[in-house]
Amino acid sequence: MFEKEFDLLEEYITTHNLKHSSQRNDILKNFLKEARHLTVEELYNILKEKGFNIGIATVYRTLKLFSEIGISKELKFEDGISRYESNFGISHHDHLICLKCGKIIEIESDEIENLQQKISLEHNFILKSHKLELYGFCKECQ
Amino acid sequence: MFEKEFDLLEEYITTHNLKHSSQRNDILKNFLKEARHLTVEELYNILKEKGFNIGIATVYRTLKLFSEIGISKELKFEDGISRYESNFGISHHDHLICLKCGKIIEIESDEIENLQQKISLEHNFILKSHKLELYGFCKECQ
DNA sequence: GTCTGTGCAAATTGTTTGCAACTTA
DNA sequence: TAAGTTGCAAACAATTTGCACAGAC
Repeated sequence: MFEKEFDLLEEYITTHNLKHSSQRNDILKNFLKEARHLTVEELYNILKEKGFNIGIATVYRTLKLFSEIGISKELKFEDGISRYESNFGISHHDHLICLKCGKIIEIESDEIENLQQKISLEHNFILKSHKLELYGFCKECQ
Repeated sequence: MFEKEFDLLEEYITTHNLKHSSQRNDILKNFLKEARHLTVEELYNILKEKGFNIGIATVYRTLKLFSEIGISKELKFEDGISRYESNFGISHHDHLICLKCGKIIEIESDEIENLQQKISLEHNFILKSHKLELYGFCKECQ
């Protein structure tokens, strides 16, 4: 399970002359197993509950590393807190965010992607990435 | 100049039993005069340079107040720092953000607005607000 | 043995808050 | 004079960093 992600980590460690550590493995495994869009603190607490003795600074450093590798992706919504979602092998998508229960729904839309390209072109802008967030109330919270 | 905004402030002060203050007037005047998308610190420094002795806490409180009134609007891009743009009488728009020079270009697109509505509907989601940011390189920075 | 990784606590950054002094109505 | 407003410094919260020690190679 999650071989691809562990392979990516392995490769990055090798090519960058880093060293292995049990903490990075434990964080990776649990990060992938748990819900998407976790904050550092949430992941840190999950690890603590499971009996891992990993400092929160390590979780910060490690999620940043994973994002550099491409295993995870950092998201920042309106509250300004960093969330991480697993990223490898997952195509680009945007987010609907419920203002009441905080639920996050992932959406994909080629139409929107195309429109964004079109708008960028119109402004002589070379588009590198984008962020679309829709805030409102989900089915359950209306 | 900026009568509408001062009227709005006036009205809000009256209807909410607040009091006038020279600081709020000075902040409002300079906020409207200066470039869009200012951070609190930028506005604070502008005021200081001009000889106003206004604490940064007051600038924070005042821009928050202006946003409540609808005079300004708070924006948060990837860096997590709050920026404010003048909002009154200005229709909704999104932003292109240059990754090199930091320039911010405002865009408006009915097509995108419509698509967002459509997507929200498809997910039984009641859309309240949204945020679209395109990151890339502007004409000058390519 | 050398160099990287970790945990802890301290530092940092943007922002908010408590409070005494001040201003407005 | 009774309220809201301000400036300052302290408090906060999320995140980063310095450092001594532990662990990998």
